[in-house]
Amino acid sequence: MNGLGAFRRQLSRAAAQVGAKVCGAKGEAEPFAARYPQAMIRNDLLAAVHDALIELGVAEVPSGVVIERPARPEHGDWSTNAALVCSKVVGRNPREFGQELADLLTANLPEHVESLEIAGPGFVNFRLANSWLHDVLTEVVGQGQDGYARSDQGAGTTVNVEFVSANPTGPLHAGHGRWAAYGDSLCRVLARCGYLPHAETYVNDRGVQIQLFGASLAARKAGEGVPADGYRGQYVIDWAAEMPDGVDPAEWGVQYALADQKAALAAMHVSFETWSSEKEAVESGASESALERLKKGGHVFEADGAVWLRTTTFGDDKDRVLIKSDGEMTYLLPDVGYHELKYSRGSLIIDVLGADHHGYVPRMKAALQALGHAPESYEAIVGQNVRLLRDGKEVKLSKRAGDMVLLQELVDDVGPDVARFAYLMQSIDTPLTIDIDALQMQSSENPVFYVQYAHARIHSIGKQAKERGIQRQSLEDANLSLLDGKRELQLLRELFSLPEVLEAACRDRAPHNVSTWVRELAGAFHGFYRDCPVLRDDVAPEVQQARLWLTEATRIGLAIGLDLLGVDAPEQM
RNA sequence: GCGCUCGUAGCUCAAUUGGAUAGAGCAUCUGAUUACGGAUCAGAAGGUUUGGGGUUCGAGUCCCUACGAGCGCGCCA
Repeated sequence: MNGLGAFRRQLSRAAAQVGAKVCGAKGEAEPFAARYPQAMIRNDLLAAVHDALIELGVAEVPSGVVIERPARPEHGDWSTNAALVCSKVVGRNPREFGQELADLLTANLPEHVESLEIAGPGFVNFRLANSWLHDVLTEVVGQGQDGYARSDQGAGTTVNVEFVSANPTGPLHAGHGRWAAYGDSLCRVLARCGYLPHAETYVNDRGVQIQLFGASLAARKAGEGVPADGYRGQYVIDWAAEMPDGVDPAEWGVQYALADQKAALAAMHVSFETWSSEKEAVESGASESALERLKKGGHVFEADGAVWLRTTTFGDDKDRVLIKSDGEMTYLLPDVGYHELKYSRGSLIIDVLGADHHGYVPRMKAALQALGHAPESYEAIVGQNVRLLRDGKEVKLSKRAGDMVLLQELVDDVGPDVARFAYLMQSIDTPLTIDIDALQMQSSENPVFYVQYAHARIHSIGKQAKERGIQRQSLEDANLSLLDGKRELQLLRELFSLPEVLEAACRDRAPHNVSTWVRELAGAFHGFYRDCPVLRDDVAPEVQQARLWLTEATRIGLAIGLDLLGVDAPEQM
């Protein structure tokens, strides 16, 4: 299915190029064809391969035929698996068939292609003239930091992204930082891809836990032990000492906790457009109206003195209680009402949750479907939890444990950039281990500095150039064909791939792709910097100009990547 | 017991969603600077992708199975 989609996309790009109307690809956004002329290379190649296959007797080209960038440079700039995919259809040995395909294509080389060959099990590899990469530079500089690698994939879809949503019964710990960094970066990625994200966090400021928290504060203020199942953390004692007389401990405590959480998030450079109060949502009647609609839909029943939602209709493994036999609502009902409210702030609802909440997803999904929402309008992203190491041993992240590590503490120690990069470096699907000592002690070799250093170096070149009276002349006058060194071309390849990386990061909700990319770009730049002097006296002025432009393009790429991660792009370290 | 998510170099993780010889960083070892910032670069070493089956031109990726890990399984939130 993916293969078919990809094929259609590629086809429609090819078709768009020759001005043809694409049928059967309804609703598929085509950002690259419109915005990234250099992506046309792929369209040309695909169209050429397609034609050649038909000429070779392939009646219907299978959907799996793609043009892709080989992992290894020796395999050329682009390659196609056409012979492998088609060999069965035509009943031929892939290698033989591939040879015919290669011969046919060689007889009529597509534009920009210098040579092509068959390799491995039957891949056809294309080698292109460097000029296609020089076009990338023009593209990056022309579109600029604002325009390059920006797509309209989201087509203005409003999307509500809820993340962090920690109970206001204590400070945020280092585990919450993962969701803060992830959610914030995801919003940036979505925004760059044409979505209109709305960052939101939910405050569970009512219910049993809040009462317990208030009781714990009151007890500590009175110098007593906390009630059974109360909050035992040291912070409760500290906070209680600041609590004035005559206030409602629960209310005061919630406000205190919220202020504390906001401060920690601000230190991480994370902010929300909406802090949504459960209490206010309930008072607004959202829960009742949701319940009414569920009843009307025939999804509600009573049993054992409680009110139930028949979530099993929509695939949950058991039905769920909405109102307990004591008349109190469970957590679910207000949350359903709250999600209903969120649809006014986004047509797509994304919840970023920790692994400990994954069991909750089917019932929410079911409830929203029962309310008539399309299943695909709700998306739960379940991330793996964070493991924290300090002094080589694991620190448990529990409000009750005394050795908890606060998010604020972590950010104070290593700064927001190091923290964010550490959180964003790996897939949300894998458990994240954060070694606090390593973050601090290796700070000079931390990957985030590696990337930031590249950006600072570029700025330094600019400063040097100014001091020496060297100015960048217009791009049209630059002879970019002089950029033909291994380092220079590698840098351009990296820049070329950003739109694809971004598209993948958006589609897969995986900002860590950007982290990986930005490190690669920085690596390519450091190599270039080492081997390709820009301002040195023995560099010919023409080369100097071309390299200055390459440097500028790299700066743009780094700035875009770091911005997507919410990490600062410093001019000096 | 059932369910979900996973298992990749000594460690932390990637892998263009099924592609070619599985790549980076850290740690280890060896080199590079009268140079635009050495917070850098080049090289070496490190692997039966947890084990076993299957699907096909082709599997780290998909299916089955065993083992191992984390997390869920409430009229808690």
